[in-house]
Amino acid sequence: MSDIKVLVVDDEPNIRDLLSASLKFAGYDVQTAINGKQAVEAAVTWQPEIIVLDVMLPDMNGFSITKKLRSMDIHTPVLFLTARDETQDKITGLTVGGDDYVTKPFSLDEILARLQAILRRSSATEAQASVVRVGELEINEDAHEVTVGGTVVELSPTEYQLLRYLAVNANRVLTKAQILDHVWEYDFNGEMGIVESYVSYLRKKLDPVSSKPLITTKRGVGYMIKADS
Amino acid sequence: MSDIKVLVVDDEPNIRDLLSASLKFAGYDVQTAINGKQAVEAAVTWQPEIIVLDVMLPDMNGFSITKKLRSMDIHTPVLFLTARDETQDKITGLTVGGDDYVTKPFSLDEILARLQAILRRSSATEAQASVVRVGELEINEDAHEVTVGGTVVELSPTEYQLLRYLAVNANRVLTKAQILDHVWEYDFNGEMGIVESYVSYLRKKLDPVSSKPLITTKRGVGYMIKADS
DNA sequence: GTAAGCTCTCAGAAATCTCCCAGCTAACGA
DNA sequence: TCGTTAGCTGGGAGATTTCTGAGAGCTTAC
Repeated sequence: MSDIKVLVVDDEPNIRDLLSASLKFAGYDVQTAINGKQAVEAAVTWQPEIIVLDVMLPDMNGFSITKKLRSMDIHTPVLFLTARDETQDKITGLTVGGDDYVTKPFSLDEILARLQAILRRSSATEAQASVVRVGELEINEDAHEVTVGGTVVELSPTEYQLLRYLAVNANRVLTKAQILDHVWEYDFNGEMGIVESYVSYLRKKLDPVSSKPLITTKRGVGYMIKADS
Repeated sequence: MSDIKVLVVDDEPNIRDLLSASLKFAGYDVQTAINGKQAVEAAVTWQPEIIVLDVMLPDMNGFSITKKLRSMDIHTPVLFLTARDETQDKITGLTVGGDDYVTKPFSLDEILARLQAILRRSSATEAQASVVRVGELEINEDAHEVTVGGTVVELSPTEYQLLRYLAVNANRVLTKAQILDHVWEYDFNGEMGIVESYVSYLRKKLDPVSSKPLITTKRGVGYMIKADS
């Protein structure tokens, strides 16, 4: 798990560093490229398991790059990064095979989740649905569905992401700053109060169906989901 | 299932890569050829179970190729790719025996469905009718017929394809981009709003005969058909 | 040649979500 | 016990996403 090779391709240094740092922290082996030429080169020589690729690069667009790679018989799956207002035809045709895409600005948790989804699908082991389980709580990532003790709970996208982040890091206190960095888009510049709000929303939806409160507040530190003991 | 050999023959790199990538992802063992000479060679030496063959190639047309293969006593079934304006008798002349054809531009789901149909017919052993079942919904792929709780529902071609794609991937959220890439023709250049429209059409036809809504919207993510639980 | 059906676009309506604010409550330290 | 501070939550404005009806342009069927 700790030596999966990811190639990050983006011409914006900010994004590149952000992705590089957090993917490394998540345990991946990361290399970066700043344009299409470098990307193709690195894909050939370094042979990454997966490529995170900005669709708009100075020299080539993502489509040309994948085309080039495929024609060289390199079938590394690709996670595309696209601007939200990218014209449709630049996006269509991208999610063929195991590929996927996320729109900028993204949240780090989103990237990590998609990356894992692609890797899970492309690894030969026909794994069953990926489910995160903590006590009564169950998060089915394929169906994007959350159940508590068997009861389905409807969540908004942000609520889902927040719960997922807490559940994946069960038994570990997460500060509001960490939560903001992982769950919210990287260009979000609001206050941490929003985390409090969303924790409140989650509790209002989850606790009525749960036998005991799910999310614990660690005053002065942050929040945590405690696994059964 | 995972080692069925498919030979893809097309001179356009785009189409070749598109088919190669999605057939591989669907679990087939794929090799490609870019002209008639290569195709015949690969058919002889590699012995694929099925050939996806562009009718118009630089050196030979599909008719010559199949003729050549048959004369060498190679009876691999063929799925022809033809331009839409190909004369009809030219096409019908080709699709003798277990063969079939699709017109360019095609949708990926179409190709996969036809491929499976041919393979199902050619392997005498697996005589099971191909029926997709999800709860009350039943899609008979041979008859191209959809029933909900026993009641037949008439669908347009696009509606059928969309429903099929959703049903085959039951319990998994599909994004509008994925749906567009699989159900619509590869050169479709429109907006994702069309997916919303067709989901709306499907609901209008299906829900009146269904005991509960079939297609679930996952806001901010996509659509899903949920199997009974 | 006409009717019918299909695909696709568009735009307004409806539903839902995000985020902020402000007053309130609970926890902690002295 | 009281004051202070961190956290909780209802309310609501504005933005975003989704739904759906109407209609134009094509193709197919009769």
